[in-house]
Amino acid sequence: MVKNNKQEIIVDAALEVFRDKGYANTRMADIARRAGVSYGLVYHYFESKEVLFDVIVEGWWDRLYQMLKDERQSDSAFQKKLENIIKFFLDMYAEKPNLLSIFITEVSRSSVYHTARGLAKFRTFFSLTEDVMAEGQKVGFLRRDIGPHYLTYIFLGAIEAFISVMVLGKEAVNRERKERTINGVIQVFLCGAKVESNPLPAL
Amino acid sequence: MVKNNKQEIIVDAALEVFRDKGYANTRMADIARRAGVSYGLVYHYFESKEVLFDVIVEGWWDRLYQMLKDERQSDSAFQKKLENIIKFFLDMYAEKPNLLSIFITEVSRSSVYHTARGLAKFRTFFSLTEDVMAEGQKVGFLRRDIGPHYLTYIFLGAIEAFISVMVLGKEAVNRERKERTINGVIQVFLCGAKVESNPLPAL
DNA sequence: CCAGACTGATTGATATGTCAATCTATTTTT
DNA sequence: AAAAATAGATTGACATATCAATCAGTCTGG
Repeated sequence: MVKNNKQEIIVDAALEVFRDKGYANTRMADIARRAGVSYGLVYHYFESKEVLFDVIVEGWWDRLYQMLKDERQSDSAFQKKLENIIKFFLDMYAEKPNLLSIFITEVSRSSVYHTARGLAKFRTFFSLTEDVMAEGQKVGFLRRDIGPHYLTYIFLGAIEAFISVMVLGKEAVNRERKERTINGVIQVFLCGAKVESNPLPAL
Repeated sequence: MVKNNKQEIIVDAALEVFRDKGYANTRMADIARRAGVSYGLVYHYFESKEVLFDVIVEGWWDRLYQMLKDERQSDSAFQKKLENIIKFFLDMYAEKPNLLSIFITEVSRSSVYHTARGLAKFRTFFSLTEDVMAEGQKVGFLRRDIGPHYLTYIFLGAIEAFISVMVLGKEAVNRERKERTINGVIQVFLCGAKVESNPLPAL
């Protein structure tokens, strides 16, 4: 199956340009030029700039949801699930850096994406993660004195911070860095950052 | 003597419009209308839309840096410093929700802000926080087997996640929620999310 | 021969930044 | 104290540029 399908070429070009210049500063002419096709052909396949962008983002959400659903119903050890979630982001960044970059810079918190539909996507994302956290509490692995959505925020926030640093610095992930990142997030999220002997006074 | 000059009125109006519509979708005409001044007056005080935006963002960075420098040199207990950093974000959100919203949606990760100068601002932000973390390790409060910038990412990532949820949901912070959020972040960041009896197998 | 792939010039809407003119307040001159 | 001069605030129409989207037409494989 040869991949000289112009439609795919246009999507790939759009991924690059959207990452380089951001949605607002991307010209349809830029995408056509980078794809090596005429201006009009982009509109032949995608009715508007917004639709083209949505096609890309929708693909991201699909993968993310699928991964979270898989982890939710899998019967791996709980800690393994958390590791897999982190791994997903790091692997995806290695494999499709443009896609992750767009998610971080144009979707994750950008006002551009704050429609009702955009918000719903986020709620699903958080809700699926919260299911996993709630399960961790249920099986007695995670502490119950902190609400599952709090755990979700902290866990996802930490992951996003790492990915953001990579995206903004256009850094690469090798095997060793991936291990160290997963280990760091897991260690701190599960065991905490303070030395164990150190007691925590009440707030 | 009420300080009611038009310049401030324009900045306040810009804060509102930038938050509501995002930088890209904000028209200078919108700002003028919301401020109740003529279109031209905005340009009388601010030479361009970008300059107006920068004035706002610069003010944010100034406050943030000041707070971090204060905490770095203060001699409070280490945990208190972390609490104060979280508190800063929550108080600022309560006091200037528009400013925090713009930071999250238009600055924090938005490609709009990814100039060399923008990146430098972030490096300073992270670096100041890292100083605090390194001190926590030095005084023996934080574990040393995880690099200080890792601790920084996780800590700031968690805070940003909480603020983002408030911003996107336009939620309010009352005293009780503030306490609970600080407690949640501190508890998990310092002591971890797993139940204490649960041993952590090696990765 | 025709359906769908493909082209790129053209259009039309939109928004930035300019500018000449007017108004208002303060200071200077007579 | 009135008049004149000056500086700065304020106005909104407009010139200009920028793009998204359209469209009339050409090419090509089956």
